Amino acid sequence: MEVRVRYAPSPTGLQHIGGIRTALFNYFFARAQKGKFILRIEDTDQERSSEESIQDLYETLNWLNIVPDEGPVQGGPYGPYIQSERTKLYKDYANELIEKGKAYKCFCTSDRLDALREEQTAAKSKQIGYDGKCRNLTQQEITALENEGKPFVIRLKVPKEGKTTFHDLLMGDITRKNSDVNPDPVLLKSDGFPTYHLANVIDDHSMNITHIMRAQEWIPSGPLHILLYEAFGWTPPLYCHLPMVMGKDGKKLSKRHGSTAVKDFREIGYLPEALLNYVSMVGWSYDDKKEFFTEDELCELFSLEKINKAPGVFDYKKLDWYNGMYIREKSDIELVKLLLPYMQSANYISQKADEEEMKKLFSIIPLVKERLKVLSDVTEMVKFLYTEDEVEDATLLLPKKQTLLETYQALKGAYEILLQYKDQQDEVIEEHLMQLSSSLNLKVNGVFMPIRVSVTTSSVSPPLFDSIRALGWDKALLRIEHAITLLETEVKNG
RNA sequence: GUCUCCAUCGUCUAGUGGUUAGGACACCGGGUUUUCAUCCCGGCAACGGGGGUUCAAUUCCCCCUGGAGAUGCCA
Repeated sequence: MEVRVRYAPSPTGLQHIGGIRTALFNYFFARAQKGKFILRIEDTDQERSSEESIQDLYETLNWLNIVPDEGPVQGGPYGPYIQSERTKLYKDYANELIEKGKAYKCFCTSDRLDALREEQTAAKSKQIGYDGKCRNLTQQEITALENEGKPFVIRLKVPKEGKTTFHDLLMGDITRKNSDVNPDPVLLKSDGFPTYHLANVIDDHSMNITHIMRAQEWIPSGPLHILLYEAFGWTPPLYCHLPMVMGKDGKKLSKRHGSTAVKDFREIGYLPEALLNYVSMVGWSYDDKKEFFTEDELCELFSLEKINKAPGVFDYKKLDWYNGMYIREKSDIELVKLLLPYMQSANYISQKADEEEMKKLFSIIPLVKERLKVLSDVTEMVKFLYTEDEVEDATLLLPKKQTLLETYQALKGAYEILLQYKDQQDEVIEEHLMQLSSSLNLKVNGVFMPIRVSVTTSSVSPPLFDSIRALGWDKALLRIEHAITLLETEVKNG
């Protein structure tokens, strides 16, 4: 039988790490099994669903190169894959359940439900939830309430006795007493939209989904869903509940841990292959050797058996490491393309990006390539090449444990050397600067650092001579002159 | 409160009824180097506790503890 899995997010916010991890695992599993990956949109929450979220979903999947076999974009053989366009189906099925005596209309107001829950919580009641008030309304009572135009929901009649078990491919059998399952959960809301439970079960069944891979937070709902399948007389699919993705504090990953929206990662300058690779390693591994996987490899090698049961912490630093590794694997030309948007948004390069600008960008790639953790780092790194900033604080020019006067002498001496030997090989210039440092009885760094800071306004920069060449000798020398003047003034002022 | 699930270095993990419990990130040292970074070398660091089963348990079972999730007209 062909494997059919789905990713079924609700568009109530930006796609985040946890969601995308679920999407990835489903996608890899489908590919590895030569099955189908289906994308379905569960926009049954009219309050929170938004078009923006749907666009973000498409953009994110596209960025990660996850292409659904069936789904909203391409359409599919089972009608629309957007739940808000399938409401009649859910309503019909809910009514079918009423006819079968498996569900009933409930006219309780939200206010009553809120008060009830509060009461139960305060009383530390054993079970918190609906008390079944409307479960046994007579037909006359129901008709009367309907004639009054009272809004209602449809609730499932959860059996009071017995227990329900489902098998999880990862966890094994999971059993709950029916009396512990959510008491008579709402299936159809008063606005005519289905709840997750109803829509999900109907769609998974009607779209012939074979494996449900979703986050472990759904485990407690498993028995409820089985009850629904049984009420309809359907065979449930196979379940595989994926370990959750947590933040450093062990709690469900959320904004307070840092960025969680894939869009943020994309904008900061994480490469899709790095994010995809790392996210796939949270909760899954291949062996104790291989840690770099292309999307194609994952599509081939992914297997359920290697999924970990325990939740995993999302490690931003490890993601950085992966990203740096992937950046360094890029060719200079690829990197130019990737970096260009960041240079443009910093206004270092014009929107039209003429040939000269591109040539300059290309020339500085080797300076930054092995220093980038994320693409957006580039602007700070090359700032000195694109702005006219100069050092304005003499103390910044001072290397550790070196006096003002020593630094002044060092930089002045260095300036002369640079002026004289600038057309020579790096080694020649370097040799002369080293001689200078020893003649002044300074550390090598005592000569190089002031130059570096003068030219780049930072004690951290790409290699000095490369930086100077990228800037141009004339400009560099002018900046050094400026720094010398600065030091000179300070020396005179004591 | 009740229910469900989980448990190897700080983190992601490999692994087995008998191993010096392996790797990666992070961290700390050292080397290369004019800074940073890259790169190379080295170090730190784990089977939560208690009972069983067994000749032998990190591994199998039970309890405890700890953590997480669920308890919505959100998903």
